[in-house]
Formats: sequence, structure tokens, C-alpha cells
Amino acid sequence: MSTSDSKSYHHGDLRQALLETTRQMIAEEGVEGVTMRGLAQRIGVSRTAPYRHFENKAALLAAVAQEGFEELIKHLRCARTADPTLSPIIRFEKMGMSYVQFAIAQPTAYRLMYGADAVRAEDHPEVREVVRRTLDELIEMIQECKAAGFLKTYHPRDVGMTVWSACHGLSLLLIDQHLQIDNVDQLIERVTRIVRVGLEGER
Amino acid sequence: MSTSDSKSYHHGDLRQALLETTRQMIAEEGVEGVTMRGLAQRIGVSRTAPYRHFENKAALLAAVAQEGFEELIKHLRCARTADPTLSPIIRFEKMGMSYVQFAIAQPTAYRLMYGADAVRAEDHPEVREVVRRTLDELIEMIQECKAAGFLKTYHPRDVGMTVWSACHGLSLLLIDQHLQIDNVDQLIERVTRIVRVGLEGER
DNA sequence: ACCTGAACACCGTTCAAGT
DNA sequence: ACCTGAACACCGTTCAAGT
Repeated sequence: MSTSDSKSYHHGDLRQALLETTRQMIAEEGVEGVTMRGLAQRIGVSRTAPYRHFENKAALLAAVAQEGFEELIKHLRCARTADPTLSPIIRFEKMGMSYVQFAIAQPTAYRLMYGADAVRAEDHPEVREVVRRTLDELIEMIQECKAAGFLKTYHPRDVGMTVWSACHGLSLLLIDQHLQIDNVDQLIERVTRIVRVGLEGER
Repeated sequence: MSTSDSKSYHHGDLRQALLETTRQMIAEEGVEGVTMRGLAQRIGVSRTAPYRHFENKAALLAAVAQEGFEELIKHLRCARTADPTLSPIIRFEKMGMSYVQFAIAQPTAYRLMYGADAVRAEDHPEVREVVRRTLDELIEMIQECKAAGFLKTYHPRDVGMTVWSACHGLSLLLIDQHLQIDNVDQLIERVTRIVRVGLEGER
């Protein structure tokens, strides 16, 4: 009677299986390795079954992207609230590092989230919404900084967009291996510190 | 007898026509709108003709990406050397603005350059090389800043990567319309200024 | 040398038909 | 309700054959 009672004729929870398996395929061979046919076959279901749950491939990928952003937002919030005794500027810096570390830990998924290949956010309101909330998470931290007396002359949105840009750009350059370096963590630290010192210096 | 004497049985300069038409198609409908078959048809040549000049679709797109980077490098050099009477830090800032303006002026081409869809730079040494030269162009400007007494304690590569990250990230966020703003130029100015002030403050 | 037509092995998606 | 098989309209790429 519940949603998990069947494993007979119906799959049980095909929708969840589709999302899960898509994530796996993305992790294994990138977004371009995901095909609707291969996906169905791997789950053991007919080729057209997935269309019962997602209008098309783009809608499926958008759902996966959305979940990715939810995860990212959780990570950012965690970094922001982990240790309230730290200076807000330092927590801001940790948030930036946390962002980049999240991105490079799951490179193909991060690429998908920003629609490199298939998901154009403009066509998916749910994606637009989580993207907006990602920026909001950064802006919230900036408000804390302002409340503590930092960043007096800057607009929170401008600072948020600056930090977001730096994090996003660094993440993609690292993912695409455009930066030939030995110590990734050190680079992330140095980049975020340059931005942090810049913001701090304005105090 | 020259290369442009024929328009009969051979196309004349099919290679150039392929690059040119690919650029057009990218500008019109994005990278995903480019198909080898459609490309050939548009030029008025058989489906397999393009393979005489490019091993496959990826190689063709890589060539277009490479040309895009050459253009970008030219723009950056132009901004760097335009007015030597300006402070190097200010020219650095102008370079950043020039980068983002170049990117958003040709959104789909910029996306292709960074291999969002098809061109994985790791498979194309020529692309790796122009990407490297793009970073070098930024680092050159940083050396000038150092020579003028700025940025004393920073490593040029770290500063270069930071600025590159911010420019790249801002470009993509703007291209993907994740930043809902009315005045794009103003935002570019504010973002680059925050980074510039940060760098300057360290003097 | 350069181009062609036919063919192969893939796609995403649709639709009438089954349980 | 949910799933299926056959079919359609696309791909990129290959290969023997033409000029």
C-alpha cells in the first residue's frame, strides 16, 4: 500500500532509480555518456519507460542538476555556520574553499549543474531557483560580515557576485585541467585569500 | 595555379569554408546546432567531404576554439598595451573588463572555447597551448605591476589564476544569465574594481 | 587528390498496443 | 497506471567507387 511495496510488474520507484543511475553514469563517464536508451537498459526497463517520469532527457538532467545545487547549498551553509566564533571574513573564506572543493570532488556533476551540455537554466525554473538560492547563501554571509563591521562601502550583491565568479571560474579551470599545479588545496587557499584580503583591506 | 583558382570540381578552400561556416552556425544556434551533415549541406558539398580536412567533428571544433583563443589573446594584449601612461594596475583592471566583454560579445563561441560541450582540451594540444598563452598574457601584465612596485608579496601565477578565475566565472555566469542585472557594464566594472582594490591594497 | 552514395551503428522520441 | 515493440527522423563516421 505504501510506495515501496511492489517489485513485480511496475518497477517500484523508477523515478528514483532514474535519478540515481543518471548520477552514477555521469560520475563514471560524464554527461555525454548518459543516453536514455542506455539508462533504461541498465535499470532493466524498456526504452520508453523513462518518459513516464520525465518529459524528456533535458528534464531528467535538469532534475539531477537541481539536486546537485541542493547539495552545494547544504555544503555552503555548513561552512558558514560551522564555527560562529570565527571572524565572519574567515568563515567567508572557508565558504569559498568549501565551494571549490565541492565542485572538484564531483567534476562531471558540477559541469552538468551549470548546464554546459544539456541543461539550459533558462528553460528550467526549478534550476533557476536553486541557482538563485546559491547566490543568496553567499550574500547572507556578506550580511554577517557587514554586521561585524566589514565591507562597509561595498554592495552585498556585488561582493557576492565577485566571490561567486571567482569560485565558479576557479572550479571550472581546475575541472578542465587548465591549471597545471601540484598542490590544488594550496592554490584554492591562495586564491581565496587574495580575495579575502582584498575585501578585508577595505574595512 | 594559386590556391584560389578553382571553383569547379574542387571547392577551392573547403577547409576555410568549414571553419567560417562552423563559426556562423555556432553564433546562430549554439554549438549543439552544429552537425557535420548540416554543415556540409550548407556549404553545398557532400556529407563526407569535411572529413578530408578534419579527422572528426571534435577536431573541427577544436580548430574553431583555437582561433577563438587567438582572438581573445589579441584583445587582451591590446588592452594591456593601449595606453602605457596609465598605472599598470589600472591597465590590469581594463584587461579584466576587456576579457569579460569579449566573452559576452560572443557567448556561444566562448562556451565552445572552454570545451563545455565537445572540445576536451586534454585531447587537443593546440588548444592547451593557446589556453596557456592566455594565462601568460595575464601574468605578463602582473610582472609589469610588480616592476612598478605593486603586488610585492604575491606570486604572479597566483594573482594571474585569481584574476583569470574571476573573469572566467563572471563571463560564464553572465552568458548563462544567472545574474539578473540591468547594467552589465557597471557590474563588470564593480567586480574588477573589487579585485583591483584588493590587489592594490597589498602594496 | 578530392568528392560521392550507400551503408552501419548509434541517438531521442512517439505511438498504437499490451497487462 | 504503467510498460512494451516497432517505427521515425535524426546523428557521426566509414568505405568502395567515381572523376
